[in-house]
Parts: sequence; C-alpha cells; structure tokens
Amino acid sequence: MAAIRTARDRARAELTREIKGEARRQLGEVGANGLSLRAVARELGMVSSALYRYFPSRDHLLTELIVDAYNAIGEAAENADPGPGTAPRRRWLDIWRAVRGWARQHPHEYALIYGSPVPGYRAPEDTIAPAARVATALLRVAGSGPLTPAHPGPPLPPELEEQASRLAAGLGADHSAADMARLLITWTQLFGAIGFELFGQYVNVVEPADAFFDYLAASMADLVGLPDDGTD
Amino acid sequence: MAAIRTARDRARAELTREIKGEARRQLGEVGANGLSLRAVARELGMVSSALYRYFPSRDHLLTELIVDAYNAIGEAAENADPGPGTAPRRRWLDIWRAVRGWARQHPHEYALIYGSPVPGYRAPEDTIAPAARVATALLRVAGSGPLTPAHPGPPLPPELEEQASRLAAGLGADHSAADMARLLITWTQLFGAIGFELFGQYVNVVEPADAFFDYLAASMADLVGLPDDGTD
DNA sequence: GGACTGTCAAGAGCAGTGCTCTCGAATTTG
DNA sequence: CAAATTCGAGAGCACTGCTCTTGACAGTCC
Repeated sequence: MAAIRTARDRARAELTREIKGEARRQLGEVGANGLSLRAVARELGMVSSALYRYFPSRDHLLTELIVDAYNAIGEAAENADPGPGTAPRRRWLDIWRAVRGWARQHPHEYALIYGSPVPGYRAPEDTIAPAARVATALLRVAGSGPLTPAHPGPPLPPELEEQASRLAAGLGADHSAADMARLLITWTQLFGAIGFELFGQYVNVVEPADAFFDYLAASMADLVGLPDDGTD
Repeated sequence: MAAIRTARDRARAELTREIKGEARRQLGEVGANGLSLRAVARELGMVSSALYRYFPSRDHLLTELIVDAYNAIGEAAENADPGPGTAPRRRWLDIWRAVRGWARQHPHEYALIYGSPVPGYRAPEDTIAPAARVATALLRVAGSGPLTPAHPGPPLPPELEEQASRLAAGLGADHSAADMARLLITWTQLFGAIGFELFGQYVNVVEPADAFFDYLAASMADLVGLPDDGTD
C-alpha cells in the first residue's frame, strides 16, 4: 500500500472517510433503504454528483458499510472474549452478550448485514472474511477444551457429515462432524434470536428478552457440550 | 359483513383483488423495496393516482401483502400437519419442512415478514394473529403428548419463568415454563435457519442446506422432548 | 324523469431519488 | 512551464410516492 503523497491524495482520503462517516450516521437514523446519496452530499456541503468521484455507486458505498459492520460486530465479539485463561462457559456467555449488545446498539447496521439483503445486491468477496469473525470467536472457545454434550443428538445425514467435516477442515478446527453440526446450530440460534428481538417478533412474547437470551446462551452451551464450570 | 350489492361494489372488489395480485407478482420479482405503485398501475392499464382510491398508501398495500404472507406460511404449516393420529416427531418434521419449503418458494414474501422490517414501518394489529399460526401449529404438536426432554437444561431465570408461564397461559397451553422456554428456542431456530439459508449466510457453509435442516429439525425435536418414535 | 350526490380514472404537478455528462478550475506531473 | 489528471458544480434523464383538480359516470332521492 502506497503512503499518502500529495495534498490531493490526503484530501481525497479524508473526504472518503467523511462520506462514509456521514453515511453511517444517516444509516443509523433512516436505515439502508432511506440512505440517500443526495442527503449525504447535502450534509457535507457538496453536490451529489461529486460523491461519484469517491464511490462509483450507492451499492459500493453500502458494501463498504457492510464490511465495516461485519468488522465491528466481529471485533465486539473478539474483545468480549476474556481469553483462554477463563472458563469456557464464561467466555461463551460474554461473547453472546457482546454480539447482542452491539446489535441492539446498531440495529440498522445489524439489519444491513443480517437482515434481508437489499434486492439485486450480491455480497462481494470482501465481506466473507469479516463475516466469519463472530463465528470464529465462538469456535475458538469451543476448541479450547473437550466438548462433552449431554446428549448425542440425532444421527447426521451423510450429506451433512461430509459438509461438516469439510467445514471443520477448512477452518483448521479439529472438531468432529457431529460437534461441528452442533456448533452450526448454535451459530444459527445466536443470530436467529437477535434478529427476532430486533425485528419485533418477540414483542408480546419474551420482551424484554434479556433473561431469555441468557437462558438461550446457556442452553446452546449445553448443546455443544461446553464443560460445566458453574457459570450459569 | 354486507354482501356485495351494486355493480360498482363488485367492480371495486375485483379491482382491489387484481391490484393485490399484481403487487404480489411484482413483489416476487423485485422484492419489497422495488415494489412500485406506478409499475403496478401501469401493468393494470391504469394511472398511478387511481390506485389511491383502493389503497391509501404504499404501506397499506404492503401491510395487506404481509398479512397474506403470514396466512400463507401459516396455512402451509397447518396443511402439512398430518394430525393427531400421527407420531409427533413425524408431524414436527413435516411442519418444519413445509415452512422451509414455502419460504424457499416465496423468498421475497418471506423476507417481507421475517426479514428486516421496512424502515419507518410499524406492524399493525392485523398482523399478530396471522403471524402466530406457524407457532401455534408447532405448539399443537408439542401439546399432543407428554414432553420428555433428555436433558433438563439450564435453570430458568425468574424473569423468564414468569414470561414463559404467562405466555403458556395466554395461549391456553398447559406446558411448564421450562417446556415453553424450550419451545421458544426451537421457534427461534426454525426461522433463524430459514433466514440464514435464504439470506445467503449458509453459502460456503452448509449449502445446500437440506440435510442440515432435517438434522436441525430432529435436534430441536430432541430439545423439546418429543417422544422418540423412530421417525429420524 | 330529472336533479343531486358520491365515486371513479385521468392528468398535471411537486419534491425527492440514483446516476450520467459536460465544463471550467485547480492541482499534480513530466 | 506546459500537459495531463482530478476535482466540484450544474444541468438533465428517468424514475419514485403522493396530492390536487377535472370531467365523466352510476346510484339515489324527489
């Protein structure tokens, strides 16, 4: 990566940051659908066409915000992990809570990455690595010791056995296919629950969802077989 | 409800149906964001302003489509249930598959009801009863016999205990709070998994998700404690 | 039967959108 | 210093949801 040289480059980098910042601010207020390039430009005192010197289209700007959001929620998860010195269930719960906390603080950004995709929008390559950070953090905890699920669970269909093995290998994790499948369940559960809470499905059901969420995190720790350490 | 009387009323009812039909068709093609009143009117050979005689705003039209979608997925779940004469795990799996099947056939409608809500849009009262139909169908299966979870699971926080009891009472179900909490987990899991599949999170993970989904349904049947009957 | 009333589709128009193109000015480069 | 590049501004296109007015029609009351 070349260092910033000329004054023009410097101004360009700064303006790019400002545009993204203002866009993120508006995203938090009006959501992805309501994000308007003209409004961003207006707020920055420029004209809309000038924005196209920095982002070739609205989708490109959105993509950058998506990558940022994946990184932010992933970083929240990583920072919440107290590390290998701590009991696994404690780490697990801390990460779950941090992910939920970030989502509740940034509902529109969460919707951007885990809600229904913007129609016609296809996630580019840049997003897949940042998107994996939360899952990786959870996987780290699960891989820190032996998994001892209380219940063997249903048998794995051959197709799933193969997918789970390949996935574990691809991630460099030495979990069995059954362990991996159980981890996939908990991964789905984490974001399913946050989505339900944020998108209003828990209204009149389990709202506020704080207690249910903790219970859910503990249940999923049971399911993957994190060793009991008195955290709950 | 008064019967349709005059020719004018008849024409009005028919046009209302036609508008909704065309809107649903376009929804399936371009998604909720892309749904344009002008395009609907154009396709119907009328002018956009005429639509406002039938639906006071775009949001009102969307709301009707949302109610329809909730009813459609609920009906799919209900129709898939072979009924009390069949083994509970069989019924459970059939319902899960039907819900997923409907979602895959109508991804945009699914996104409309279980994706991120359209910004600034607040679900009106009319949607809550239809929205409960899938959950009710699953609850019926769980209530058809004794639940015997293999694993007691973590203790319920007092707040959740109270919420779950109130929820069971409100639904006229005689499940314990712990059973109810476990059912909530599976309910979340069902829609979490479908959302992940539809919105692309399972790409390069467990795609195709058929095997994983069946495994997931069985795991959740285990979790709620549906009696084993050799279905898996 | 004729007048009245409410309903209807159509059209023009407003304020907003994403995006493209051109033009003159500023800045960097050779 | 001159050439090349980059920049912001502005006009303009095709589109959106929505409002208001206009003129035609149907149903109803006298």
